[in-house]
Amino acid sequence: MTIQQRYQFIIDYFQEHAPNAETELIYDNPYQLLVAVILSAQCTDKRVNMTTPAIFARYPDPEALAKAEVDDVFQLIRSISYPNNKAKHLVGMAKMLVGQFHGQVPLTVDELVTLPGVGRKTANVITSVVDNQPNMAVDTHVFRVAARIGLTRNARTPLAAEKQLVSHFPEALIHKAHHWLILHGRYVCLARSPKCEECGVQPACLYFQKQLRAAKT
DNA sequence: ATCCCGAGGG
DNA sequence: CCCTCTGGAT
Repeated sequence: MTIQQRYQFIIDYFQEHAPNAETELIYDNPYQLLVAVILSAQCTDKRVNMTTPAIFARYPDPEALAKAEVDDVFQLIRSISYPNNKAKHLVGMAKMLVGQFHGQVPLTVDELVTLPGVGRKTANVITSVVDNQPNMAVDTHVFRVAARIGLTRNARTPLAAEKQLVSHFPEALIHKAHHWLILHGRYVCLARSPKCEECGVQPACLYFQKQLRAAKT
């Protein structure tokens, strides 16, 4: 199977099995999504969604969050991973939105990554979800799953993987493919012990083919 | 014990 | 490149 055929298999498979893959984060506007994505690092979306309503109620916009005491924000998010860092990042991020971006969330990756707490992965999520830009956020799931299947070759960094994925997936499907690979990584292609025996991607997966050959000898 | 849709700093 | 941050669910 060529790499193009592998991509096509993945597209066909997930179009059929997960046609509506989307983020589970709850938000109403770019500012809320930005807050939610910053909080989501090393944390389940469900837990993020449990804390964001209180944050959005108390700090409805960047102006309000910019004036917040870091410790007050900390109290609101203390049940989430890394509450100290994230509280600091959220307030710093809001201050920069007000000071540098007229209180609006910028919608370019280059501008977004200048915000505290916002790295390339977060910037790609925001621009693709909010503005439908053909950007691929590569987190640990996407990185691992893409490498195993063979959608990326010799990609040693998330950025290298991102470029390969973006160049192979049709532009209109990049956003969806991100969620496909995350879902697959979360429920089937687990980090430690992938559930290959129940995986529908087997025919297109280099990792599975390799296991198969190893078992025969 | 191990895992969750990372980012910043050394 | 490595380390740290750090809480809750399973």
